[in-house]
Amino acid sequence: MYSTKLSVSVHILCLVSTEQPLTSDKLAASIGTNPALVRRLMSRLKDAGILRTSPKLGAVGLGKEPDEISLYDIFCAVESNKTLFDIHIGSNHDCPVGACIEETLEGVYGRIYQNLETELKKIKLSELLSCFPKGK
Amino acid sequence: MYSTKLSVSVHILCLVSTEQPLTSDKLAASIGTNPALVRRLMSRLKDAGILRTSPKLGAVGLGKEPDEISLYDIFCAVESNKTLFDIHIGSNHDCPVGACIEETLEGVYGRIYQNLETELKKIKLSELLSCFPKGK
DNA sequence: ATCACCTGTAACCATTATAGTTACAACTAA
DNA sequence: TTAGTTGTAACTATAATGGTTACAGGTGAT
Repeated sequence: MYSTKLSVSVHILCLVSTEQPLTSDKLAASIGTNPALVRRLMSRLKDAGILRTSPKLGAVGLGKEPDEISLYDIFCAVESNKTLFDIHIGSNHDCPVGACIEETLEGVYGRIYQNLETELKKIKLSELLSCFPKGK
Repeated sequence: MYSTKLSVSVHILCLVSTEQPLTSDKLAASIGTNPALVRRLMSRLKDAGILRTSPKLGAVGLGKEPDEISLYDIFCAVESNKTLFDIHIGSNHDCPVGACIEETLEGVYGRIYQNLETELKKIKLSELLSCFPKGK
């Protein structure tokens, strides 16, 4: 299972799209976490061009239009691990199965991940914003 | 990211389909892990009807035909956590976004998980077996 | 130009999950 | 009957997540 980074990031971006500027303190209060964690994610989102931030003001707006930001963009910005299923290492290569299991699984998992990627790209921040009052 | 449980389970099932009986010791040697871990997975797979085991002999065969066993079956048998993305708890419900973020994300994540489920069901053990020599 | 304020980031701790290890009761094929 | 294996519990080590504190550096406002 992936961490809450994607969920918290979505929360940040939804809030920012309804009100600016927002400091990490205010964001953390709505999210129910601590400001440092929020700033870590803000920093990643800023690097990805999804969020605009400023010292002294905080988050001052989105970096793109909400229909130009997909869950995949957010996921890539904040989640370091891009693998879906972990593969065990140390298989015995003298065994027919052990010799090929790794590349076999990589192939299959790769297809599954591609599919996940496609699904994440389909979902835009704008779709999520429509679930809240005052949605932009 | 999900654990190696699925990968190791696939490894077990591929080996068992090419040779029986196989003890947890022999399986562990090919996989590169320890026998107790293998037995834990064997036990889950047995409960799911995917693997047949016996005291004194070990794994004595698959519980179904390889084209009747999907990655989803294996995944469900051994992976306890069926969630893909974790959702943060403790959002402030006095905030418009905080009040709805959880159910909004659950809805979206649910759709993505359904898709993953469908993909996993498409891939059968028989497909993986064809990657190895002596594939049944 | 100054300054109050926030970001960005590092360091550290607590908690949880995974995986490794040891041990042993229960069962079964021979 | 018995030797050998499963099934499972208990414990440890390790890694990742999330929480917390601290502070250097930058910036908008006056």
